[in-house]
Amino acid sequence: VSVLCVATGLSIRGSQEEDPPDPQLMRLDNMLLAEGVAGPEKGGGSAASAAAAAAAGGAADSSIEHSDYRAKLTQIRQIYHTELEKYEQACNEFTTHVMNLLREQSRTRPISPKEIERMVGIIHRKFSSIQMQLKQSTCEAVMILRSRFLDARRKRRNFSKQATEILNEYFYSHLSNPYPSEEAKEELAKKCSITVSQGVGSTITVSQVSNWFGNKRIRYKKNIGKFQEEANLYAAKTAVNAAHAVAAAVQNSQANSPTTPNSGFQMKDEEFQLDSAESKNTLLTNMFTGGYPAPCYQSDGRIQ
DNA sequence: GGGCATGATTACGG
DNA sequence: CCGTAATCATGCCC
Repeated sequence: VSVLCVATGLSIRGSQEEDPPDPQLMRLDNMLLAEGVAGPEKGGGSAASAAAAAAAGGAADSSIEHSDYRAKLTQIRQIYHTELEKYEQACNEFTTHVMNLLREQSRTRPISPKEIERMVGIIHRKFSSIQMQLKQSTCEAVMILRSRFLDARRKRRNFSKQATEILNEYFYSHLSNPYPSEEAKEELAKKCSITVSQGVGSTITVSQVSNWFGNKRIRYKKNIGKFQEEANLYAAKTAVNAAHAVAAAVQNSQANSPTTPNSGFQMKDEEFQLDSAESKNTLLTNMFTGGYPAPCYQSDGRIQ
């Protein structure tokens, strides 16, 4: 009986503290702890993963795919824990099994406590090496997850259709001055995130909006022709929106003549002549006089 | 797999 | 810091 006690006693600490605290194992343990895989359940886990996310990249703005990341992380953690438990249990069972065998043998030959201890030691070493493997592969999984989801270094996911719709709508309705203010960017970011929220949970940040507009401006400017169709589409769309919004105000639309020239958009510090409201109005009058939406674009993308 | 679209990053200028 | 321009790396469609 006392032998069993020794066995279980060893099994409890056998896994964690080999007398020389293996540096490799320590490293793995630390990492698992830091990533929130090992350690306390839900609460601590999310906090730890949040910390990990913050450490991984640009603090607040790497909350981009947080929920996704977290889901996968908890999955990993669950697997890790059940496996760990399984090993623990198997180790105990195996130990008692060996103990029983030894006890049986002790009837036919003398067995020293030393030998028993040695046996137990072997078993535990074996199992802890298996555990180590588990920890190693768990670490690997976490690393892969990390690099896949929130490593700062580029990992690109296209915005949702709706998000690009919203951004394009803004871009083309402010074509003459497509430089959203900070507040406007915030609003756009919010709008994009909201309309996307039921999907994969991707959220769009202000800096992403800035990136988007940066890319859009340069690419639009570089090849206006390529974007003509798109421009028409969104101009028409905003015109329709405007039509609904300001239908009552049509009466004084006679004020502006449809001859205002305007070239694409001007580079930054220049004044913009054609305000979005104005452009909407001309489009509006076009709609009402000419019938179908499409405003007139010239070959270089000018509006009227 | 090639090729284009696209989001992110980098280098540089105000 | 905000912008542009170039570039990178990935997504996506053929």
